[in-house]
Amino acid sequence: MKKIYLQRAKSQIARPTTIRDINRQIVLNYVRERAPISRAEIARETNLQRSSVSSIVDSLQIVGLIEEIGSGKSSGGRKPTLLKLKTGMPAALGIDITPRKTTIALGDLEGNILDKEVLPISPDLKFMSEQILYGISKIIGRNPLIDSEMEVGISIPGIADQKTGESIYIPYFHWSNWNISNQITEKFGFPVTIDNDANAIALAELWFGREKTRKYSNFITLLVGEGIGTGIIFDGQIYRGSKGAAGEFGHMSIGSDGLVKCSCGGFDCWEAHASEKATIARYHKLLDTHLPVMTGMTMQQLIGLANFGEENAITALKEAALFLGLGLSNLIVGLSPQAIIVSGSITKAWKLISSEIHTAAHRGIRSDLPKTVIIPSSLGDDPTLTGALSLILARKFSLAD
Amino acid sequence: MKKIYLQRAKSQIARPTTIRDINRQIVLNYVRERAPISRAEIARETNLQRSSVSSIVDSLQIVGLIEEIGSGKSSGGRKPTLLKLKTGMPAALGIDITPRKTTIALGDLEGNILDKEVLPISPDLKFMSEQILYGISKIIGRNPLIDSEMEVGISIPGIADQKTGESIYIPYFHWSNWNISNQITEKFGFPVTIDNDANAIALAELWFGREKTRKYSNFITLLVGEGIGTGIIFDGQIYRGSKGAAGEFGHMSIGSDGLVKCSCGGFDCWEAHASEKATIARYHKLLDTHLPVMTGMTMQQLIGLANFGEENAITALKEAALFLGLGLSNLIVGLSPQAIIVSGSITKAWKLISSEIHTAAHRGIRSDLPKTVIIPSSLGDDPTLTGALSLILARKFSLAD
DNA sequence: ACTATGTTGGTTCTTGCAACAAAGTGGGTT
DNA sequence: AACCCACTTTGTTGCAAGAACCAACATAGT
Repeated sequence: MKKIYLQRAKSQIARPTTIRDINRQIVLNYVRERAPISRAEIARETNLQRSSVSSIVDSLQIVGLIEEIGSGKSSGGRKPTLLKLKTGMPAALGIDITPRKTTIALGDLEGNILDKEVLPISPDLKFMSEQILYGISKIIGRNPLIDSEMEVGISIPGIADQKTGESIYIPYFHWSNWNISNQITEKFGFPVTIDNDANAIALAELWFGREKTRKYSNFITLLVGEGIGTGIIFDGQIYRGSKGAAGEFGHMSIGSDGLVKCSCGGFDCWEAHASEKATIARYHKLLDTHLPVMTGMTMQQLIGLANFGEENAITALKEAALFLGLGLSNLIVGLSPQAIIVSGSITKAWKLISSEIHTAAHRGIRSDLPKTVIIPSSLGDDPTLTGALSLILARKFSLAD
Repeated sequence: MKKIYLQRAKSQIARPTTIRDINRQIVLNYVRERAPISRAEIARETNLQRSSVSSIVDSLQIVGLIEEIGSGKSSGGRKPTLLKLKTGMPAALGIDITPRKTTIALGDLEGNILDKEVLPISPDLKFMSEQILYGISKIIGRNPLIDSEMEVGISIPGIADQKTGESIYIPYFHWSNWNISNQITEKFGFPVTIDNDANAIALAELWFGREKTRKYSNFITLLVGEGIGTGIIFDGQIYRGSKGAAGEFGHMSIGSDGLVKCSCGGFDCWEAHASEKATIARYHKLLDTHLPVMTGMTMQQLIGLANFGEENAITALKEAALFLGLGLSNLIVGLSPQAIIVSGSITKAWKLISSEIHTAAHRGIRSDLPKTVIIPSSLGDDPTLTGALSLILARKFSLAD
């Protein structure tokens, strides 16, 4: 059995309608995860009465969250009416800001992309804001079904303040205190939820990841990019810590001197050992010093070389993988998650690094303890875009704020 | 606003009585935290109707959880009837197993100790089991008010399996697979909850710690003893991770070679740098090598020396404190708790080590982030005993699990 | 004839609401 | 100083409303 209610003083009280709120979410999630499914089966599995399920299903149909899709096969009686999530309708706007590009996408309840605008990145913050606002209006123009109920989720590669909606700091661009959320709300009236990319990915994995992942209630997402970010899911909920500052395990000290200076200034952070920047530095260090250093090398290029068999590139990746694993081992002993899900370009070299990561990650972990699964993300090429949408969509399936 | 309900599929559904269950806990916690308090004030603060509060209060009085204690002062109208937790009645049995002694205590709802048996420790497991069973029967004999509803909480300095009730491994004694819980349940019929000492302390701090601590919903307890254990409170609930294996941050790698071999065999664990064992090893290393090594030295003795001004002892403690802080800094960047609460003998040298811990713990943490408070426990001499009781008492105030 | 699905109508639980009884305070008047 | 009366605050009572439960029934199959 799972924990259901968190209760300490000063919590919200339960009203007569609270019962319905709770059961409605439960039914909605059954439809989501088990579609196509009939009212009767939901009743059987939840122990709700068939009549209660019917009543709840009616209300969900009215608000357009689910729909009937004909009948299923009889098992010796009346044929069941099958239900599924209503797809193809605009349900959320996601804005995914990365060091390479900015993507604005319109998604439906299942996270499918209905429409999309890709914008180039400029270091000019004001220009970026204008571009984003213009991109949104283009999408609105093309999709008349978008109404005033629409909400926007923003994923940024940096620190966000969920309460004010401000993007506090984005290291890659050195952007500080960018208040894009307010600009969107002012122009379009849509509420905005902003969060950092690792958290967004965690939510995306929880709600839209591979089937097995969605069943985990405790896992950690690891995003390896310029820096290292982690997203933490505890008891099926994202954990943000005090003031939303949790997940910055990238600045965890794992000893010995790192190869590059971490964005926080230190040399002993996990980031300094295992981020993309550190991996590229490892490669340069390995190269014959007579060769000219290749400036502006990207992780994609490095992985490309490694996949073609370039020894130095392979070694650099494997070294970084060992440190990735070492950091993960700390998370595993301390938090004992069911899984760790890795995102970032590095997953494209998964075959090369998988065994190094696993070996290092399970360093010194008692063998009788449950082994934590370490797998690459299944979210495809734009995990942070799905993440941005998830910031909004997750709330539709969950009561927890 | 706080998160209240965790909701994902397969959760327990809400029944008509669920509403009462939730509100009853809320009212109970108001009485607990704000006693003496009147029905009317609870109604005002929770936004429940006075009639609903009255009805709930009646039911809480019937089961003996709260009681009336006369009237308060009028503020221009009828005098309020004041309520408080019913104390002085047996509410839980706690068994606290430490490397030094075993304590069995009978506690009331407020965690006050009503009766107590202290047993010496023997490495003979069978003898220990018999002693504990005998100790319980002595307490039962002296307290006729103990009925069949009684429950037992056990705190152990090792790994526990909450589901089977088994003490899987206690490093200090090398005890494996000790099934004390079953023996208690078989002999007395009481349900038993077992957990490791750091988790027990975390619960104790959450429910019976200083007022400020009880208001935190995200904090970490650190127990420095033979090893290092951590207890994690997220969103006002204890986090146990997959199979209850969370909190073993003692085996987190913090680099450079430790002074002693950790119980897991490694030399780079946090434990190997900062546990009591490591601290004593530091002291021996500092001593003039011509002096005979003092075998069997305890942490109490070391702290005693330090408090009397012995330079080597002070240095050893300060060195250990730096490593304690370094490990804490990893928890702080990654989990951003509101507070870290330290238990163990080392707190008796708090004045000596406080600044070292703080400096190291806030290494490289961005100054604009909320500072995590690091404080010694306020639970007194037997924090793990309160912890053992809390394993049972916490459930009476919380619906979760 | 039997079975599974979905709906309908009445019962129960609990909260919300409004009126009321209980038990005060305090000001003005005698 | 004693008294009366208006006003407040607390706690209780009776009734309406929301939602789940239960049982019976219609529906649509094997």
